[in-house]
Amino acid sequence: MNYWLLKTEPEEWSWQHQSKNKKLPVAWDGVRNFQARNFLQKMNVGDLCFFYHTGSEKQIVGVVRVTKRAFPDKTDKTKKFVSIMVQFHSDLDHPVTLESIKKNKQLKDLLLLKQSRLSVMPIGLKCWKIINNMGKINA
DNA sequence: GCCAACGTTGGC
DNA sequence: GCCAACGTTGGC
Repeated sequence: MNYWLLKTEPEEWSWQHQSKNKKLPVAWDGVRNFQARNFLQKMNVGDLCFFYHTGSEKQIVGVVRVTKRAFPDKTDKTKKFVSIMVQFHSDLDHPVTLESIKKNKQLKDLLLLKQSRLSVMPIGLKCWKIINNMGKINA
């Protein structure tokens, strides 16, 4: 089991959309970056992903679970990129902000901080647990 | 294969 | 709105 972080602009696709129907898997598509794509291809069914809002929010607001491995992205005419399917897993009653992640020295090596433009990234188990604690969840 | 020019993302 | 960081494109 591996852990990840998925970024989205809430204006495009928000946690409100994602968590509206908790039993409905939704395609995570539109990724147009090869590094991000390579991470998508490594995801397995059951892996968990933090759901991060960029833009004016800049915080982790939920957790989703991968329900389908990578398949061709229907929105990509070049056929180079892939999608996965994700489904609601849990809410964060206490969103974990980018600011608080930056303040935690144990999280200083997160790709979220090192590569701000990357939209799909792995999260090590240790960091996953730390952020779970910060969000007061146990995903 | 290099690199200049340009485009995009996302934090500030 | 700006700009740093990164990615892509195309001329050579």
